[in-house]
Amino acid sequence: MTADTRWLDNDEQATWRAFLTAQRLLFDRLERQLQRDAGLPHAYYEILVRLSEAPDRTLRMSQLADSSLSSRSRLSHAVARLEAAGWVRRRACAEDRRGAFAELTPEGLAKLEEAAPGHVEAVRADLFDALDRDQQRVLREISDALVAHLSDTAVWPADGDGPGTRADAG
Amino acid sequence: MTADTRWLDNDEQATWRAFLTAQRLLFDRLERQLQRDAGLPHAYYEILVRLSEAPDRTLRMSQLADSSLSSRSRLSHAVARLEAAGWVRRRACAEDRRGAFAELTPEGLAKLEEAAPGHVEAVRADLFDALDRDQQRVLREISDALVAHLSDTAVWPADGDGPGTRADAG
DNA sequence: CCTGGAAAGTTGAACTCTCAGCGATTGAGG
DNA sequence: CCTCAATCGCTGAGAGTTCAACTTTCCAGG
Repeated sequence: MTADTRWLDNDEQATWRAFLTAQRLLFDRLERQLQRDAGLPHAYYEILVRLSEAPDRTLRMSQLADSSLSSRSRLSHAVARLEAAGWVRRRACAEDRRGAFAELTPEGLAKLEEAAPGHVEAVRADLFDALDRDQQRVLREISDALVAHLSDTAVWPADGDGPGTRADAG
Repeated sequence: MTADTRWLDNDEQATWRAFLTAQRLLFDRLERQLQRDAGLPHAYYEILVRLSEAPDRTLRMSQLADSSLSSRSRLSHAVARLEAAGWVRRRACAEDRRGAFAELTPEGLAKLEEAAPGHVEAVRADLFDALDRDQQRVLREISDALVAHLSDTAVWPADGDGPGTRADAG
């Protein structure tokens, strides 16, 4: 990187540590809630969500990896699990025979609809209930700025199995 | 939980997804940078930091677990690794013979000083460079509010091996 | 047509984390 | 002094992620 480190001043350090702590407390809780009440890691929950929102509840593995901010490898393992559980099914891809589709099964949709209320309630209770309207607005601005910034400055270490660069926030 | 789910409206959903995406892009990068350049997961890096800031570079395992927002179990495994690498040493505790101290070795301090510049540079480049002064200020306010909120509403699932409740942001 | 590089997806090993359970020690109450 | 619950820290098994390597397929260039 650079020769001289641009260290954090006291204010920045305090901000960074507060953010780090908040982020960890929040996501640890959400992860725990989902695991406890639905037996599902958040990453798997997100895969089900993305599939449920896709046309025909079907996506190419690559698109699914990109939209769920997951590496291809991670997704392969995850879909293997979800398929074993009967919540996702793999289908061959005719146009590109390297490819594969992942499709949400009815059982998968049911699982998602069972898990969603508890998760959403947790997000509201743990995040939104702590912030006023103004803070919520700025949180979104900050997040959008960060996503734009991090999508621009892409520096995946050389090779090609990192998370995709498509920053789908919709 | 409650009978009827308090679903997220469109604004809230957009905020939540933007935050989720930003958070993942950011921490994935930092994790990757640290792993690539120092061969260290961020959790381990944080353990070294906390120890380096403690009197005599020594902390009780419990305090170390609390201050690094780690479960006792996780910390045990982590310290075992760090000890094998020669960066941390365990010491017996005379006053409470159940207890144990973890002490940062000179090699551990050297490792930390070697890893710190790259990590700090990444935090600056990936986070602070994307935000103006106002956004940084509000990010801290939001984080403080969240930490306070999540420390109040403590709901660790029954038993006693969850992360500690001490929300050390200093 | 043939070749070589790129892309899609999978696999297995190594690693970290979680969870449940354990042994040892402490401290409060009888 | 004795009992018993709580605390401290550790351990092994199971699960998810990462990383590197691999196979198969596509496609651009000669």
